[in-house]
Amino acid sequence: MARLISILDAARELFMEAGYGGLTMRRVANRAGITIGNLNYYYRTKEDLLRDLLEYVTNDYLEEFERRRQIAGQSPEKQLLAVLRFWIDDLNTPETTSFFPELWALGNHDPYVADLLDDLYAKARSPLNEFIPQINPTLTRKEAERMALYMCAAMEGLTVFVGNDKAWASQLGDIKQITIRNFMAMIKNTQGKRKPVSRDETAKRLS
Amino acid sequence: MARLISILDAARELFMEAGYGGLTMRRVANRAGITIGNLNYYYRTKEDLLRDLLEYVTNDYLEEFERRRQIAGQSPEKQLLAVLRFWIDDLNTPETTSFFPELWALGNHDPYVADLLDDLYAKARSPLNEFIPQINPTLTRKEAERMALYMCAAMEGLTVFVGNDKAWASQLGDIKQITIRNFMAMIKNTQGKRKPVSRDETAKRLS
DNA sequence: GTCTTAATAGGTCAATAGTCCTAATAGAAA
DNA sequence: TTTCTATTAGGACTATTGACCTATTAAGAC
Repeated sequence: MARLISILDAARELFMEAGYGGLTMRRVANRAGITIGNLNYYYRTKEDLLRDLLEYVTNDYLEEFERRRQIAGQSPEKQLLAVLRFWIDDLNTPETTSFFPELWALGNHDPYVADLLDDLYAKARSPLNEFIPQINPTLTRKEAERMALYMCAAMEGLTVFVGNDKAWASQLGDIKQITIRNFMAMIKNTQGKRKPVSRDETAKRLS
Repeated sequence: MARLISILDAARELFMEAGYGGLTMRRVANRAGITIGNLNYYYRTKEDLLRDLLEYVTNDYLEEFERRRQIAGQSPEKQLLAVLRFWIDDLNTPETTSFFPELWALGNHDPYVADLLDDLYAKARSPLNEFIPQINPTLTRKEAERMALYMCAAMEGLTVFVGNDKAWASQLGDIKQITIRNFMAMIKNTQGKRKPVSRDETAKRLS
């Protein structure tokens, strides 16, 4: 088990540093301090290794997102703000900056990676789907989901410009501010199409 | 010359289909209908080919952007809307969807590609930098540039979600609508810090 | 008509890749 | 102790890659 972790850590580092093209079995083995033969014992093919690696890394993200979400007790707006701030701050980490573009590229040619990404983002978006309609109850479920999708995409797009060591990284703070301000204005100022639920209908549903 | 084009077209196709990892000299030669030896005559190294390929493709984009920008005579707002609509619609083309994520990934490990991207985006953003302050004159140059950067990043981020054949591609229309609506609201509703230029100062500057 | 040069084919080379195989070791189980 | 299984090393094999090299052709210049 400890060996598996050391292999996956080595693979993660290499993947971040040099991308999928730079990830070779030999280099992974070398960095993990084992021989190719031994690495082959744990992962018979490179694909096996890659899949384990991706789950390993994405699980880290999901756990962190889950942890952040649990900061409960506050208003939906404050909770949403906390999630957004964490999300955007995270764009500036070296891991996120180098890992995700690589995943997007892989996902274009590997359906397995594409599915993995869909899954990851669906889970990451779920707090948004939850809080947005609470903040603006006139929004239908669909409208809120569309907003969440837009917000998610917009934030991810920032990676390419204000991610770690990127050309505009120094402006991350300002960009973060206008992004969040913009999101909140959109949520609050959009007149949704949800019909207010009358007392009668509520009674019917409960019966 | 015609040969060069056929080589670059073959390379472009391969790069789109299989990414940088799938781009080999042999496959390019094969698809272009020539031998490796001959390809080697035109491009001594793979790197030479890649750089020419990237310029070839990005030039296409810039030319199209330039063409769109020239649709003048209208109000700044209408011109901006035209640019944004074109930009977002373009996200749905197979070329853009598969090409750009690959470039972002490459840019993380290759400074040449990183610079190329910075350049490309700077030029693509320039219409935004121009029109935004015209629509809202209270914005300083810096404020407008930040907005433009945010808008550019947000739109590019959409690629991963509503790009061609992506999971949410069917929602591109709706997402486009809320994106543009959101951008325009942000531009108009933001109170900038630019000091209004008095008539005296205007006179001074003109002298 | 000869010369020069661009274009093309075809083959070779060393390096590197992923995968596979076998033998040695170690430690737990019987 | 013996046996069995998990682990590790060390290599071997084959395919592919980028790169180089040489010979041949074709077309235009002089």
